[in-house]
Amino acid sequence: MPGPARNARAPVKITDVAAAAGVAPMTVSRVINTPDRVSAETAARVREAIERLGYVPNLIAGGLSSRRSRMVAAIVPTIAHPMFAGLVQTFTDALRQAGYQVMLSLSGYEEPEQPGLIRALLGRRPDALLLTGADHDAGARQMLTEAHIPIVEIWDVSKDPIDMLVGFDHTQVGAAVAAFFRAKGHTRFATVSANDPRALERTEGFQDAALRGGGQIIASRVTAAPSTIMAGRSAMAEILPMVTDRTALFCSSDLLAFGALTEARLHGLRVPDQLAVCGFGNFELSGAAEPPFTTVHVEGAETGRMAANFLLRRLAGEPARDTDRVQVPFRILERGST
Amino acid sequence: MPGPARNARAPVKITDVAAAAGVAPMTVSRVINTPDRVSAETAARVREAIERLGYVPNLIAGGLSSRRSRMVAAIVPTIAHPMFAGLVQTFTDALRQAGYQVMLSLSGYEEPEQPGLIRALLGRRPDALLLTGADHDAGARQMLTEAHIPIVEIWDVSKDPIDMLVGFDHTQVGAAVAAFFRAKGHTRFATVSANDPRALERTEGFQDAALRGGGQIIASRVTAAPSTIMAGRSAMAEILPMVTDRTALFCSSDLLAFGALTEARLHGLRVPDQLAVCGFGNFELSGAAEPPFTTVHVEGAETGRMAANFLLRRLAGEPARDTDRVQVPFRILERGST
DNA sequence: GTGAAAGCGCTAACAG
DNA sequence: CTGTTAGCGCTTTCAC
Repeated sequence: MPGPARNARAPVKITDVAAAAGVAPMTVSRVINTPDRVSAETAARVREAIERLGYVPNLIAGGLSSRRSRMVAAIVPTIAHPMFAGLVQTFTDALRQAGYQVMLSLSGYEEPEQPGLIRALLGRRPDALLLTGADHDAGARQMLTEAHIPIVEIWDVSKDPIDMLVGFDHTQVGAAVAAFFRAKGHTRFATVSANDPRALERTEGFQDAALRGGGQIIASRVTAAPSTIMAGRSAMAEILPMVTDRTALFCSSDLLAFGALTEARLHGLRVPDQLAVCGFGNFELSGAAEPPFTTVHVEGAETGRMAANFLLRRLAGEPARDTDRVQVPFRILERGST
Repeated sequence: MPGPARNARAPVKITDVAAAAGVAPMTVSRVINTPDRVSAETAARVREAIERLGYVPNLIAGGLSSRRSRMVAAIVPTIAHPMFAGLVQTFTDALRQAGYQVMLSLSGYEEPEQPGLIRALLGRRPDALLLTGADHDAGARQMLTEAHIPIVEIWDVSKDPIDMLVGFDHTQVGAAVAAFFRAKGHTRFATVSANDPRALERTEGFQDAALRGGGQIIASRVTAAPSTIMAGRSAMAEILPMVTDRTALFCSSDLLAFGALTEARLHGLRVPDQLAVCGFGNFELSGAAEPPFTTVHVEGAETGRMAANFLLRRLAGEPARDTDRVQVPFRILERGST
């Protein structure tokens, strides 16, 4: 009994389902996309056919026709950084719940391969875009604006955002940490920073504020991005000879801070008497290590959620508004290291 | 001077470029995809027009027509885990270099929302797929095989892989750690494991081997996935009273191990004399903490690279072969905690 | 080396 | 509530 050619290599398409259910292709489309506009019986019959044939709608074709890809592209430097990992998680979750798929791209810290990357992403016609704070060159910026899609930039408060923004001022973070140290009577400061634009901004903000307050910078080290514990240890080892008196150290990441603390203790430095240390990021490590150390907390997860909501609001048709540019608050969590 | 309508909201398409360059659309397509088949002069003229108009080819349309999306979908449980973060990085890099974009999906550890997720991904017609070890139900498995695309499963050696495989046997890892401890004369064992399938497999492998070797399990704790340092500390705090004699602890992750060690030292336990600890993952923390602790190293980055190469080979037209299923080696890195 | 015709599989828009 | 028509923007295929 031959029966109908099962397992035909040709994938089943909407016309196959329509034929099987005895309806027009458009009706199948409606059952999938706007079930309310189809009678219950018809819908049931169509669904049965979809199930039986194992139909998986071709979203590529649908997207071309409807001019909506139901896809959002996101560019972040890395996901090795807990902050970005968390941010991407919440961003992705929020969008998936709304029926959007996220196309993630990792740009790295090194070469700003933005132009090619942005081009490749835009070619897939995402309905919206998330960018991690970066100074886009003129060409990239033009492509971005001509795409006519909602764009949210995160992580940094750009002077001149393309569209929406969820970030904070890294210089201010550094300044706040300097003020925190000064309030504790510190006058000798040191920094260890990863060599990435935002980390350097925080470090400069710290140094400027420290100097303006009459303090002195006794040492500063810049390590390769992304940050590692080992880099923190090495930097601390180099700085050690300069720590001849009570010193306050700001690290651009909790990983560096943990490394610095580890190395400092190994050499018998008393924390926080001789060396006070503040990190950045509030990674789990900063609170779970023994003893816990002081750090700057920034709402990474919340940033992802807000960015997603901004995009979704626009995708739902709402117009741009003033409140589309927000500062994410940060705060210093004081723990045993200061 | 009005000039041609600049900034027209309609995005520029291939016909616009063709008209501007005085050629047929097909020629523009060739300049982009198969430049060798176009004369140098024509190509130059077309490229100038592309540049001037800011043309970004619509890959959705191209994909529909060519039936190749130049996109690879990947499903991993999380990227908060350094192993997966690294794996995703190398996988993504390798594919991007070959001109493929990776569409990443995070499935989480909790509810296996596989069916819906797989359906959504397959709807975008990826050219290939990466799956993180999971037992797919019959429906998912059918969709997967009927997609007729290369699939690589990672992280776990499935009994019955769908197609290609790059993983290792988690039970064997646990057994190897037990053997390692036994060789050091241990007879009392304990475990702390995250509640995820693979972690539990490693833990069971450890316990079985330990018992078979005549040892005894004095305590075992299961914590929520994903692992955290704090969970390791809490679990250790619970286990402490049972550590009345020389004990060997296996943690399903370095995060748990670090937490356990931190807590144990805080309570004055001597490591490794009273308590020996082995983690899993070789996160930077295990080697950079002071003192460093013993762990199991698995080549995460290499797994991502191999998975990518497997897929690329198939995408290049090569047939399936025996060597498409490989075991990733693992090894125990002995450090101060054992 | 270049062009013309014919779709890819779906949905918007309009009828009925 | 359901169907018909006409594309979406590209590439395949076949001519020239």
